[in-house]
Amino acid sequence: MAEKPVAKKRPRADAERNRLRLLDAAKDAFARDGAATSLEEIARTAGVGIGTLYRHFPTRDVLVEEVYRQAIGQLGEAADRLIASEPPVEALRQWLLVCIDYLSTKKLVAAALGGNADHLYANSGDIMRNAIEHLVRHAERAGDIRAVPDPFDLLRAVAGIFYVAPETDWEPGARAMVDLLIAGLRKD
Amino acid sequence: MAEKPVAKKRPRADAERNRLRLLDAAKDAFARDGAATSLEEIARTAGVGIGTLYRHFPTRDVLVEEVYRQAIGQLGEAADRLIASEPPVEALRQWLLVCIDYLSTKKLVAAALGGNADHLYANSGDIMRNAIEHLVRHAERAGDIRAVPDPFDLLRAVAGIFYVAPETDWEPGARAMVDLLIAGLRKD
DNA sequence: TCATATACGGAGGAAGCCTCCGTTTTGCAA
DNA sequence: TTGCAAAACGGAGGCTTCCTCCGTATATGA
Repeated sequence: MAEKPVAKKRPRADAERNRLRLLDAAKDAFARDGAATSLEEIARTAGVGIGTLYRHFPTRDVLVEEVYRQAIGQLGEAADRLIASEPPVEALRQWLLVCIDYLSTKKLVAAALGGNADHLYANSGDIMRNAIEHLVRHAERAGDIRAVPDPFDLLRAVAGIFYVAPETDWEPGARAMVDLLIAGLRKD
Repeated sequence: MAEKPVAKKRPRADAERNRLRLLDAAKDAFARDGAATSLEEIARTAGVGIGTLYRHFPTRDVLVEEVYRQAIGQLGEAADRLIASEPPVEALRQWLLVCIDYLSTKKLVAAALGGNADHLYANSGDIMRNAIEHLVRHAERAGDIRAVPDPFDLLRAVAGIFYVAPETDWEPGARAMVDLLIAGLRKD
């Protein structure tokens, strides 16, 4: 009980194969249509039955989460890199811009921001939350910006510009918003 | 041709009655569940057939638009009132806070912000757009804030905080965001 | 090789969307 | 008042998606 039998069992080869196929198909579909794509369509594209999809990913959210874990991970790494290489406020600014890029190419980092995450997104959401938290606290400690009650809201505001109207040409507005937020954060 | 025959025709009594019933049911449903409620449910609540609903409101968007026209109108009036009674920047700040109240009670001013408005939301969207445009330009003219490329984005950011995660306790964050934005806008 | 735990996959019920069209109602005109 | 056409009603039905359940197929290790 102290040590669970790690790697309890290798999954069957077909299971692993189908899992990867599904993730692959899902990645494309989400990037194309956002998180609302038809799951049956994804299963069809992957060449497996809908039942198989649901066994591997019991809910839409689980699938989304899985697909974006990687991208979200990259965002987390970007935060570390920027903190190491840039002045604190600049690091924060650039990181938000990177997030905008991810939003536009992957469509749905936003999903990881959803707070209905009773249980899901625990992972991705935490990564994002930690990243922005780090960046903001770092800049606070440097004395460059005023205190921010909940740094996560910065992200929500930027993502929100996309989220409210994804069809429009939202990116310029989002970038302008980053500058505006940074301006508001700087100590006078 | 100069003057169209105004009030071309009084609608039939039953048509008018059902229309009102539908709007009433829709208002409740939207406030409860946001804009994604089932239209069949609304028709059922209103005690009319689904066909009747669709005749009166050919698309979901038309129905949403109609339901929120009144609320949006009030937001427009609030803008005028605040411009008249408050210093420019304060008017802007307070108006954004009023929008937050509306978001929380009516759920979906956000729908009026959607830019996919190829044709719809023309009305409500314009009202919101005009209101924030006025408020911002007014403050700009007074020399209190820096130039804002697209004032509408302010609204999108605030609404976005709600929109990204409506289930959470988003209001404090949204209010904080308003202050942050105002701080960013003020001239140093 | 063979037994069985594991995985597959699709049929099917529930729900929603929207259209179409036969039936009913209304209100104007005679 | 009565008749009747225009207007409105409303739900069946075709389509899509969601998700579950369970009979069938197969990988794996003894």
